[in-house]
Amino acid sequence: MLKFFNTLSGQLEEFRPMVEGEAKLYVCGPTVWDFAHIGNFRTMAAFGDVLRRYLKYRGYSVTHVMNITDVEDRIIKFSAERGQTIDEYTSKYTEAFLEDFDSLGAERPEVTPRATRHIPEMVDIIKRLRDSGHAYESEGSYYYRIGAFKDYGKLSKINFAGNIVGGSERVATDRYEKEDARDFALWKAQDAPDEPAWDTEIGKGRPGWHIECSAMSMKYLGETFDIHAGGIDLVFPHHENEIAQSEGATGRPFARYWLHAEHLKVEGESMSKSLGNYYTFRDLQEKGFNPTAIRYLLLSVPYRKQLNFTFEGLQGAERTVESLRTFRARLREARTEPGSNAGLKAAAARALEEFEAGMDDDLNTSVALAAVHGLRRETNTALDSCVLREDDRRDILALLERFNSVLNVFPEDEAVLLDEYIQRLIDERQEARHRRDFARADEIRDQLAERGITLEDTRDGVRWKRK
RNA sequence: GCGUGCGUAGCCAAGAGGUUUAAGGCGACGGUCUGCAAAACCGUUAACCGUCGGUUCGAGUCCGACCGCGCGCUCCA
Repeated sequence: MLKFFNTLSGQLEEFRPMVEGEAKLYVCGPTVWDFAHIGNFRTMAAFGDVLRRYLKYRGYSVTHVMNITDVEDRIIKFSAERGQTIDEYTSKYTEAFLEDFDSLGAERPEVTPRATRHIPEMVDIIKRLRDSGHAYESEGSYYYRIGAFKDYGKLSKINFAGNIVGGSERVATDRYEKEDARDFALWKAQDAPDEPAWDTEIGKGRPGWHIECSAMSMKYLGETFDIHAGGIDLVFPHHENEIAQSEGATGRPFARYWLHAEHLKVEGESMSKSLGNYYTFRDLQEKGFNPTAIRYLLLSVPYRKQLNFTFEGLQGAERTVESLRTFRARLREARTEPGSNAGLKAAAARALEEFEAGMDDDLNTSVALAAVHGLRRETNTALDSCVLREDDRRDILALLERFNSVLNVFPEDEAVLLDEYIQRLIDERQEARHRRDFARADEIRDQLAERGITLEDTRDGVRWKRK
């Protein structure tokens, strides 16, 4: 039974979608003001992707939406500084994000809508909120009237009495005119003539931060949908405000399950530019790390636990992922006798059971990966002692594909073709070995090593890999 | 300051009252296999589960205090 920890109830709950067999999923996506960092990818490309993939694994037909926020104060500032339009500025980072997302082995969501392409939908919600008394206009801007939404705070359980007044200096210095300090902007009036703005029924301006997610999620998934996910920092105010906007406008429940991914730390500290431990995916790639290893590391800890990202850990993930690749390659190449082995059949069944029990338990990827490793070890042992049979080989390969349809941590084998010269050297070395001319064979192996090719002599022939 | 979460072997970590004499991965050391390697496997290594106190027949697991770290308190994945 698939269970999720729902922030709304504060409890582990069985997942029951609104419509049998269908799962409607919204994951908060990136603000494309800069290259995304590994923390963003932990949430969107690791957690969000595994959530999507496991729902599919469990037989749901998934509609997954991930927004691209392409209008926001930083974007406005930086695009102006460069003399670019918002679209010119954000297209570079949007493309980079999606490239990195793909590189990390994440499946593209069904819809990746951009905020700037949904202004009319946002205006429509603001009008409904205004007409129902949930919003008011002030100096051309629109604000949400928190006092008009009795459930405000139900997601974050925020205690306004205790901390909001004393905790934030900004409330007092807010330049906008609001009825109540807690009210938040739905629509910001254009301040200066050169400031980007949309000319709409409610005036010339730009959307507030939260309204885009209400507009785009409801447009693509319906007024009530199943799962809304994102980083834990979004619980308040972003998701709390989304609920207020959406439920205020429709009078219906918004998302039913709220899932929040914990942040990662780097070497035990918060990741920040000032500490010099702020890494984008591209930074790690430039350092030579394999995207699959990065994915593995991001997945190796359950999403509701803080993950301590370290380079030692990443190096370990490189080794682990390489051993998974070798394992699958070895199994694919193995020549086996017909029949099956009862011990392996049981091992495979056990691995499947552990994998599903782990994943069902709020996506415990640590347990799921342990199941994969257990099967890897038992299968390798069987291969070593030649007791693996043809049915086992076929069944375990199929099982690995099932696991991998969720985890996607087995790196694909690289292009099989070697250039002719290298292939000739490999062949020549094999001949030398048959002649027992090991000096020549080792000479060739060293030569290939210099070209970054490592050889492994196996029972089933020679295998090579790029270092 | 208020709220919230976390602190498990050299590193990353699962586990949340009794088959735990604490999963899994990485590392280190020894061995098997190999012409030698590589890969793989086997074995060893290594945790009084942050500290102190409490509840309980029994506590990494519950409660309290303290120390350290993360997150939120309307910029943030």
